[in-house]
Amino acid sequence: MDVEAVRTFVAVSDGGQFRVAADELGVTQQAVSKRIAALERNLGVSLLVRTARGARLSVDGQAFLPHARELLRVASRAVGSVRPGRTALRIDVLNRRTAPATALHAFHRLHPDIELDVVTLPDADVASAVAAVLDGTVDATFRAVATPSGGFAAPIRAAHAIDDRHQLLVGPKHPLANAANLTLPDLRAHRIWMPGMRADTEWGAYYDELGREFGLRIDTVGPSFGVDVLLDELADSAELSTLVGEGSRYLWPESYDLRRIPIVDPTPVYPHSIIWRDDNTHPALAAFLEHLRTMRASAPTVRTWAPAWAEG
Amino acid sequence: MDVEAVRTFVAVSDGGQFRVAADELGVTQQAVSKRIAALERNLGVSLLVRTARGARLSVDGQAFLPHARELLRVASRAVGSVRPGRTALRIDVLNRRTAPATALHAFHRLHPDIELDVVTLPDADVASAVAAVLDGTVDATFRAVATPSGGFAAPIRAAHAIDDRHQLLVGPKHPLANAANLTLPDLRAHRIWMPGMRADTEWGAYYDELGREFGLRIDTVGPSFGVDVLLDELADSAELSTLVGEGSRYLWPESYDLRRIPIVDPTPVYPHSIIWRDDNTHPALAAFLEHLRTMRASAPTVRTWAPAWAEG
DNA sequence: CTACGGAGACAACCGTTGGTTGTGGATCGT
DNA sequence: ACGATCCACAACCAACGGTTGTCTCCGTAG
Repeated sequence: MDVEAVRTFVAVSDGGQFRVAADELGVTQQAVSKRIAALERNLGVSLLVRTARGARLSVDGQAFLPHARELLRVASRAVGSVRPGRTALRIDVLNRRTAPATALHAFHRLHPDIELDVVTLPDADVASAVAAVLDGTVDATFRAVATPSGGFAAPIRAAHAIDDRHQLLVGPKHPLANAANLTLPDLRAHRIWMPGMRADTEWGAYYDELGREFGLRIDTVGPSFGVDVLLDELADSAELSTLVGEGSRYLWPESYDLRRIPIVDPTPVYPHSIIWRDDNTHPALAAFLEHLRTMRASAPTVRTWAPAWAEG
Repeated sequence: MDVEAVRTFVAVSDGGQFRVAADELGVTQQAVSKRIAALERNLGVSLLVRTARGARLSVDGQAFLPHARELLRVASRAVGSVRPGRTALRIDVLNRRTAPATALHAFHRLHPDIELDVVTLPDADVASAVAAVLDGTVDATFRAVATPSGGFAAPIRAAHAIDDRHQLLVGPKHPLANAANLTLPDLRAHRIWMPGMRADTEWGAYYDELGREFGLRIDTVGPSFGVDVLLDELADSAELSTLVGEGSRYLWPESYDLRRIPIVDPTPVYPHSIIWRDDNTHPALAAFLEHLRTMRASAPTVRTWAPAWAEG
């Protein structure tokens, strides 16, 4: 099926005549005739009944018309999602399971009319993400933990966006499995496993400092075999636990029976920052930044902890 | 833009390789390569980054992918809306402004997953509508007022579906404009205008009988120039009034300030019937008939009036 | 380091499609 | 009955989309 044929069908339906549809589309009447004939042949039904003064929708045509319009709308959104001349707001996230992705989802549900595309830049470091923001590949990027305070060159701006509250994730056999909530000192006796958080990354530094400050045993070493493996091991272990953000989205089978346990007094938070171009006039970007500010302002005021260098 | 190209893009994205997409689509790898190249050329961006072991989504590809999937879904629905082999439930209504259309809309909102097409058969009489039900052009048809009691041949079934309660529609200058509600005897002093309801139709007979039974002055004569004209005249008149169904949808400018006034003790109702094939196994049809029964059962139990011959 | 396997691109070829112009048949209003 | 209008059909041509055959590139194994 060809989108142009569908567009032609809609044009004929609106105009009531092949002729006017042809004028509107900038082709000859004969071309319109052939397009409609081809579309009808492909679908195996006749969509229009030809009369002496134009064309009228057949019953099948009536049924098809709203779907045809929807198809054109979706097609137009599809091309609008893509450079050059893209119109959809495009935001980069490191990972579709963490709080920024959840915040984008919430924003989308609040403003379903705003076209929004969530992407993940292939090269994960901050420099290339900033380059992508600069050249317009993305409108904004979420970066984790720290932003150089006052650090980016001219048109680039950055701001703290989300403080995602940590929770402890444990399986049903873990000693803390049934705690309603807990404090950081409660965790001293337990092993916290954060595979893949290498010490030379900002995340590694974050967990190093968290562990040092509260005397925790956080294993950031060891290769990560992916989230699924981690969840699988957690489910069966009486010792393993890990930290996850409240706003993160992990799915596991019901049978795993994992529990998320809030941490309080203080609640350690993941600080997520947003980076964008100050001179980007996309109206949806302004709306999204405002949304982030609102969300941040309306967050519950609990005592939180973050490393001094991550404060913005 | 070609839907096949989009389908190919999604196949490559899912399979991770041109080769497997080609196998899945039953074409050669070269054809897939050309399709993708053409799609990228049309869009003006590169969607896939080619690697030694297949293809990965580019940033634009990531943004495009969900729209591509949506496009395929809509396209599939579009072909499913049309015979032969159509899957969407197709219901005929005489008029998109009356209660059956409203009921269909409500049903759609209750079951957004059920594909539903509302059409209007070009030839309005009952016989051709029954023929359309018989040959599968539509799954069901709403017909007004009366159904031959026990009247249709073998596979055709009919049932009372909706009793749409009458309301008086008047402009702000009308003497009854500020009534909270009224009874049929209240209307005796006023002229009720129902243009286009010829006496030889079932509707004409209905209003004849309503007028005779309650001593009303219902003008069913005169040509109808359409609903818009009627509403326009009502808005400005201190005498004209007309009857409309509570479930009907008429739109008018705010400045018209028309009022719908309920009629009680008894409330005259428009009886709408539904006609379908008993051996139509479409699951959505069963759901819709059940919905109609439920709606009817949960309607407020007020005293209603309808001609004896219209009772089911 | 080289050789191999697998993946996608390119070239050449060809049938089909989709566009054009020109023309014909049907229908409605005058 | 005639003219105007509208859509379909025919003929022609360029462009597209498919195929087969071949090439280049890259990761990996030996």
